[in-house]
Amino acid sequence: MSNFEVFFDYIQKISGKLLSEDDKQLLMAHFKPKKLRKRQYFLQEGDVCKYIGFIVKGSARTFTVDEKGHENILKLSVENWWLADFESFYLLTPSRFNIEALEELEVLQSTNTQIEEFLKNIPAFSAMQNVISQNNTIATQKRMQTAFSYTAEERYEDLVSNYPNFLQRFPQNMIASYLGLSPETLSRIKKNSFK
Amino acid sequence: MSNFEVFFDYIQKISGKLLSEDDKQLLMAHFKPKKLRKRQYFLQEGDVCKYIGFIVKGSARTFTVDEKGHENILKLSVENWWLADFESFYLLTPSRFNIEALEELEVLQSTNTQIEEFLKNIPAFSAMQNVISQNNTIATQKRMQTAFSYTAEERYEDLVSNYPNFLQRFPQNMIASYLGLSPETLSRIKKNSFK
DNA sequence: ACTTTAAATTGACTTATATCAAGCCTATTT
DNA sequence: AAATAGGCTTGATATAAGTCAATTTAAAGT
Repeated sequence: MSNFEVFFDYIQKISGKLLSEDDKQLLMAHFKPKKLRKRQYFLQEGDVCKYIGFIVKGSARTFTVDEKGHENILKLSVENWWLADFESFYLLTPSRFNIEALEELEVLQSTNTQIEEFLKNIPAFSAMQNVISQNNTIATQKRMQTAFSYTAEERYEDLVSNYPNFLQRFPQNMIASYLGLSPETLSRIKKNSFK
Repeated sequence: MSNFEVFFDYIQKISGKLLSEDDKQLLMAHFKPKKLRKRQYFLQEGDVCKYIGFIVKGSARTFTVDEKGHENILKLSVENWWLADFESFYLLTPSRFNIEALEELEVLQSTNTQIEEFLKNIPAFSAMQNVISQNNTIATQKRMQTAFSYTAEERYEDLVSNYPNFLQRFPQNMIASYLGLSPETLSRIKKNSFK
């Protein structure tokens, strides 16, 4: 299946609506395939996030770097997720985040102004947006709750049951950072959880 | 200004679109005013969140209670905010949250099925939803970041500069819980920040 | 296959924040 | 005005997680 076939499938499935041939032509005209090698940046801190990307293959991390040079991962993104700093993308303000490919990454990307067009002209696209923002609202609500009311160990267990594939796919220090833990602490948690 | 005038103003302002007379009639027909006294519940843990409420006056907190009986505040809501557990509201699943009035509370409330109707039939309403979910995405992204990468003191400073009115409006133990802190810790932070 | 580099583990120690307990205000109720 | 309760503060102590440093293991590059 080609990149665009994957993409169309995704839109139709999540929106519950079909894309017409015209819709598909419009999307193909304005979503550009882009490849990033491992460690390349999709977005650098300080830049405006001009592009939003749909991940066809690979993975990425969204992170900040604090004064002490500590990296803090906010999001791990894989296939069929959207990649962007939405604040920067919507408001056209400089981003505080970095987005970096963790594996060879293939995205279909487009711009803010184009997205506005798609939302106006493609019913399935705007239906998709509604579903995504619902899902997103739910997911962030959950993540907030785990962040605040769970212990480190509970947050790890939660990840194990919700995203078991992340454990194989990403190095442990990335997982630790995503959970808001030091690598040492995560290592100890894993050790204890075997008992 | 009546409750509905406040509501219509809000929709028009945030969506950037005008409401027709028909739109207004439709909204008035299906949003019901509801008053709650201080301490009354808008939603109880275990129930499905059947209503979404637009806050016209007053405030509320969304919180969980853990096994040890500790309350954990996830959200503090005031005028012109929407009140609901969106997960439960959208998916019709039992909620893990409680929502309680902190002050005398006036909302305009409606149901899931009605909201679907508004989204279909009132352009300003669906434009509003897009803006809100954008804002929401941005806000939760920020809150996640502060939760993980800021110290207790930084989180407090952040609140002071972003929502200074919360400090007057809500008791300090609620603020502490919202920041993910014990009341004692917040008390000590305030003391130190005067030096 | 060998070398180099990066990631994971382990132990000793430090720090931030929570917990427990007591006392003190400041309201509200009677 | 006295009484009660809820919220705030303070001190002493406990605990979870972080930091630093050394070592082992695994992965990547030549």
